[in-house]
Amino acid sequence: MRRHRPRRRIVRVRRRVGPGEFEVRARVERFAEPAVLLLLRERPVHGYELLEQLPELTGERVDMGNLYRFLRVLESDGIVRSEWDDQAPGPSKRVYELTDEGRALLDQWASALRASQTRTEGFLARYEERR
Amino acid sequence: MRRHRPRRRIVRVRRRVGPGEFEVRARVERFAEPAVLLLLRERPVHGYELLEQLPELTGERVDMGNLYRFLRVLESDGIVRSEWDDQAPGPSKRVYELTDEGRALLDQWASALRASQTRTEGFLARYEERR
DNA sequence: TCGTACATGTGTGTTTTACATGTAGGAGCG
DNA sequence: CGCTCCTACATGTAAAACACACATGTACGA
Repeated sequence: MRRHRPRRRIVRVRRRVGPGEFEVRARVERFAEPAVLLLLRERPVHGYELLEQLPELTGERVDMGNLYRFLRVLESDGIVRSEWDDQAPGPSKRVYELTDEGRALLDQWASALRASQTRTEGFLARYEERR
Repeated sequence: MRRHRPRRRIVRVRRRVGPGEFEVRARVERFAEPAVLLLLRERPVHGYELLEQLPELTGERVDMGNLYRFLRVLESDGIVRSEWDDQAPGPSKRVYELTDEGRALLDQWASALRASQTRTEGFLARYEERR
């Protein structure tokens, strides 16, 4: 059952915008995960709030659908834990908080990101070497 | 026509290796592209040689199949240009060199990678802020 | 009552990555 | 020669990650 019509899209890491002109996005794979974990470590937050705060960390908008789906996966993996908040005004919110496992995972991400920084630094140094 | 039997695989960015223990790989999306371009800027190289030299830049082995496929895409996009070398001993090699467009693309990658460095630095600073 | 903001989701196509396999030439050895 | 190993290039394909479209409902103010 097809509900959606196919669309023309341009979703690429690299994209030619003119002769000898390219638009390149260098992004860390799955960067949304550590970003979410970091925000949650600071305080419990619900999905919609994450959606608003994430771009500050990631540099670009995060896909809404994937974020909500992703949070459920994190919960089923024991990384976060959630409960409904019906008290606050407006629609009910599912508020997430980090588990101990989540904190450990964040630490792993941090060290992996540092390693990635070192590699990229090496790349850039070699790039500058003989431009 | 299915030629390969399906296999159980665990290929993930995040992987639990124990209670509270995770293995995380933080990698820049499509990092192989700038790495190839950088090596090619230094001198013309053939695929198999790239395969050996890339890990030094990327920090991990690069998939062979994807690399060869990827080089053909780069060529059809005008980023690199290749010709066969039958002179050297051993099997013929397809030797690649960068085009001007390729050089421009490399420059774009470098600046995108710097931007990514800045974002990740911001993340890590915020992470350290209140550990 | 209609529009808009908040809030949480599902459906599905596209791109990227991981892994398996195919083909072929040359080198060394019994 | 027959055999195996290494070099070199390439294709097949499934899973993972990502992008985009759409569904559903609350609440509030014009």
